[in-house]
Amino acid sequence: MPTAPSTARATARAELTRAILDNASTQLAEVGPAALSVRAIARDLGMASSAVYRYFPSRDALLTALLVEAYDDLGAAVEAADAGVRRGDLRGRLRAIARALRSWAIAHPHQYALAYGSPVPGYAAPQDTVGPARRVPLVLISLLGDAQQSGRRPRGPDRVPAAEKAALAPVLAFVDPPLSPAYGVRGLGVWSALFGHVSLELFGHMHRGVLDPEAHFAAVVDQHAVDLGLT
Amino acid sequence: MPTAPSTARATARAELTRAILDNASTQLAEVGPAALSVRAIARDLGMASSAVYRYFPSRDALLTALLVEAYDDLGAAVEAADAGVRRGDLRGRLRAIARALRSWAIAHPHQYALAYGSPVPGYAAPQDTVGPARRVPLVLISLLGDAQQSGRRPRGPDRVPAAEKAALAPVLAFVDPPLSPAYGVRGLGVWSALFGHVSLELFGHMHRGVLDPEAHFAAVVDQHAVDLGLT
DNA sequence: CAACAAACGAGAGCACTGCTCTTGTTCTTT
DNA sequence: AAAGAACAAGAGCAGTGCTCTCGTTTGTTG
Repeated sequence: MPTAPSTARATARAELTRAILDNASTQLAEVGPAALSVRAIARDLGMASSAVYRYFPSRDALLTALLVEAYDDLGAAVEAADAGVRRGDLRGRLRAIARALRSWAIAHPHQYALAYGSPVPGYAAPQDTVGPARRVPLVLISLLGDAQQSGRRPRGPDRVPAAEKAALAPVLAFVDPPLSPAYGVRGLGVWSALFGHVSLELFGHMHRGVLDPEAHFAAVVDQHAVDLGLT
Repeated sequence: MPTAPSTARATARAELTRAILDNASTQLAEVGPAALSVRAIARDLGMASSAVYRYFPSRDALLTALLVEAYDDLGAAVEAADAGVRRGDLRGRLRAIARALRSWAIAHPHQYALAYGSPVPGYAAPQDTVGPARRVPLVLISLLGDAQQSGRRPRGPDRVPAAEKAALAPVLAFVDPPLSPAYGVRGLGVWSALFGHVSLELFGHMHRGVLDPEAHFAAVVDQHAVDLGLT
């Protein structure tokens, strides 16, 4: 980010880029990623569709920008939820994090689908998405780090195979001091379970078997807190 | 399914329907659901694109047929895996089921994305998809039913809130005698965790933190077996 | 200040999509 | 054998992402 060059053209460009992004975000929220149309955005903004390409080289680039926005928005929501709970109340923090994730997903289903649904085949996440994408996992890992620091241990696994220890190396090192392999297994398991629940619920796989997904989610999260030794 | 009327036209129709579906399936496997093109299928089959609409009223209808196919294929794979293990070896069965799910998803990423990725907004699953979609959950529930019958109990939750008990009513009744609420909570949690892992892995959210997803998956599944009291 | 160059907006156009309608043919049934 | 339904093909419509060209505006440089 260069510090606003303040030439009329540069500010106009920044404003129009923002306007396009805002309009795209609105359209995304309404019709979803698949139906997002560059031409429709241009029409909304009263400009030629070709002009949009001066600001975003392709529809994919626009979607990538929206993806970053989604990751950041969700990340901020989860971080805020975690920050709203007393540090020592580990179960309360997990509950808050999980609730924030699910609430955000329900409030922004299309953004969630963009971020965690099926990507377009062959889509390689550009470098500028990995930072924002890491925010939610980082909150979770920090929580586990705090739990470990306060002497807690997960309820199993008692022994972690060497292959698995090596496999988890990167994620264990996200926090200092590094997470124990047992917390790594459990933590990633909880991460998968949380996103799995939200995806299954949001994508319509749960409504036939579970009448009250919110109550069920709460029950599962509490069980995770027990499994993680947070209680 | 009417028993083959054997008129030349009827058999021709059946054959062409099958040919379209096969071609669509191939194309789906290659380019994914988003890029599936009715016109491309017609070109491949040497017919006018309008002719395809005599067999499938819309692209959505074709995708629905492919969706049923995917559910059935995955369901069959999981059922076969479960059937290949001695009934009493509950942990072995869970391992086999989980492995079959993940293997199938990796072998058929686009089919998996069609079934468990983000649906097109407003897509209401037609009635003929719910049967096939239920096959995997049913295998899992049957396994838990067997575990319960043999006197096992999950490691928590010890108490299930009334709201949650009511919420799970439908899924508990899928098997006879009905599943205990505790097994319901745990079972759905495992279901979410399995699909959550596969989705996160397949959609590219795991490769930066986990070097060997297979080893990690195995470790998580084994922990689930413990949590479910299968060991 | 003048000249050059870069950035820009608009419009036409290409190749593609899903889908509909019409026209002429083929097969089934009465 | 006649009537009617099913069918294949083609043209056409409305929409898409994206590119190219052509004037115009803006910023930088001699």
